[in-house]
Amino acid sequence: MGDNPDFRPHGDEIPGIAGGVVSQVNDLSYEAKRERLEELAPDELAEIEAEDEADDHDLPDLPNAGDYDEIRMRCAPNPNGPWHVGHARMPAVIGTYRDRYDGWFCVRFDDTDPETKRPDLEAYDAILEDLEYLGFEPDAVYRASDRLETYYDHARELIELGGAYTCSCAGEAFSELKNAGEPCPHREKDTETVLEEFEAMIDGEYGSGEMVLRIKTDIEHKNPALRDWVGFRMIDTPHPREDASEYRCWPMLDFQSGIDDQLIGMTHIIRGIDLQDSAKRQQFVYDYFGWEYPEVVHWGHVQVDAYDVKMSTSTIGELIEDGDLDGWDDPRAPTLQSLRRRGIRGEAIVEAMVGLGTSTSDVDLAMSTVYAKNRDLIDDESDRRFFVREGTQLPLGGSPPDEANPALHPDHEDRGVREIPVGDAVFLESEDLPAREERVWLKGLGCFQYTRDTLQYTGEDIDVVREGDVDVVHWVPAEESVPVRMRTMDGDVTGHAEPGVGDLEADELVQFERVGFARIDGENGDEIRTYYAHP
RNA sequence: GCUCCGUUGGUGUAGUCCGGCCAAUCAUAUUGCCCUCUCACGGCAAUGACCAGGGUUCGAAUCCCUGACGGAGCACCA
Repeated sequence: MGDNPDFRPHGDEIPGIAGGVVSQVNDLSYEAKRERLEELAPDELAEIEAEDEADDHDLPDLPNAGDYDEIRMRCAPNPNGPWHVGHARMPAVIGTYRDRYDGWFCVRFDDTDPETKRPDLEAYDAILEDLEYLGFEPDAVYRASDRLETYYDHARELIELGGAYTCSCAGEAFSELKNAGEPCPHREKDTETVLEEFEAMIDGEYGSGEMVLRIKTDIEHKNPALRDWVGFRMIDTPHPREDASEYRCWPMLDFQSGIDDQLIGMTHIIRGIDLQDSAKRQQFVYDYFGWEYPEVVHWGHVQVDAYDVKMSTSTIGELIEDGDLDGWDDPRAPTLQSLRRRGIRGEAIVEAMVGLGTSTSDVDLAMSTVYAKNRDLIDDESDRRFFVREGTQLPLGGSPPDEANPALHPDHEDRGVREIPVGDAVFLESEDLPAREERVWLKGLGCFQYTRDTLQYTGEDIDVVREGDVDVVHWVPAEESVPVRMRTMDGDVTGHAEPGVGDLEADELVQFERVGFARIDGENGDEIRTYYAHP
């Protein structure tokens, strides 16, 4: 109608006419439609089919991706502990982009605060292990605390360019001036003095809080967050890494990260909305140096449902400290180590994270999504086993078979069957106890009737189940079963598993029938320890 | 207070740039049916969303304005 304004007055009639044609077309088969379209508009057909291919991607294209020879990204964690689930988002997304664009990514530990965000020496390796669990290997690994001299050199250069000044204002006093849009008296110091004082900072001649190096931006900038921000400050506490323990003058994130992103050659930066202003702050430094700022994508915060524990490295650390959690891999902890121990594949987490996309609004990750992805990955390979939680023991009567032989996997007969000796009594879950005189089918064994406190073997065949009269339940022999402790997000569950479970290796995944998937963890005395994954 | 940003079903997401192909995609969730010696897997079906109000237009999820709600920054944290 844009092309034919004459039709406009008849706009109301269009749906009636077009609707008929549309339904006619919809009645055609896919092949017929494609054929007809090829006759009428081969160009558009090609376009549609090209789009279909592009739609395979879960993530949007990176901004201006085509302008760069190589897409280069970084994951810049603060090494203050092992990763929680939310941390998986960064490697999941940049790793996926790296694969798509045949790009590059590094891990850069932004460990430039030895005091308030004091690095944990074990966290450096723990994080790299978490990354490996997720299925990624970084192309390079850096530690900011190795690169102080580089930051100092750039600070000196920036001072020469008139882009920074040393300032001894108390934080609060400066804040007041800043909010009023007024410069502090140190702003107009000459370059020589600034250089001298900055060297004194590097030499550790000031104590914490006595002197900072400010980046000169625009003291009247309408956004107060961008006015003359701190680039370097003094910290008395030595860095925990021995190689960096002598330094007292530390760069702030915005300076350090801004310099590194340029030197390491980032083309794209993905980060949280809490760092929305970082690019704008760093832009001032980039302008002084004549650098081009990388493309930036901001995303919102991730919440994960299903956990009582707050998803924060420091909170989890405190709970472990207090003994409320057994460690970083406690099944109740929202950490990657915990998911790993439960038998959840890193790949499932990555897929779920990629599915969240990169929107700037806050998002909730439903653990059920991770579980669904994981079930897809492990269902086929996980053998079936019986595990009875907190069972009730019942004697058997009526001469049932000596051995039961349920399949290891319903879809893979070739894997064979389990050999479960039956004995004189079984455990059933209390919820599965039949009412008096009712029948129940013990899976892989046969039909029983609950009479006079015993399960009486009836000898009926499977048709009673097929006809829908009898429920099928799982069970274990009372005599030869193995004690099992299953650790779950809601606490430990104990019970008994069929004897074969005692022979499984650690790390094997099983599906306890009608209970859920679990990972075999190890033995503890005569008890088998397992971790529950999900239904 | 100042400054940014956002809002599509229970959850996540596509579509928004460039208005019509959107009575809105896909996944997950929930429910029902089928399959089944598991409540797994698989198959089928149902449920369910454009924050609100104005405006522009023949036509608005899409553009404009106002409002509501939510988030972020204004640190010598990252």
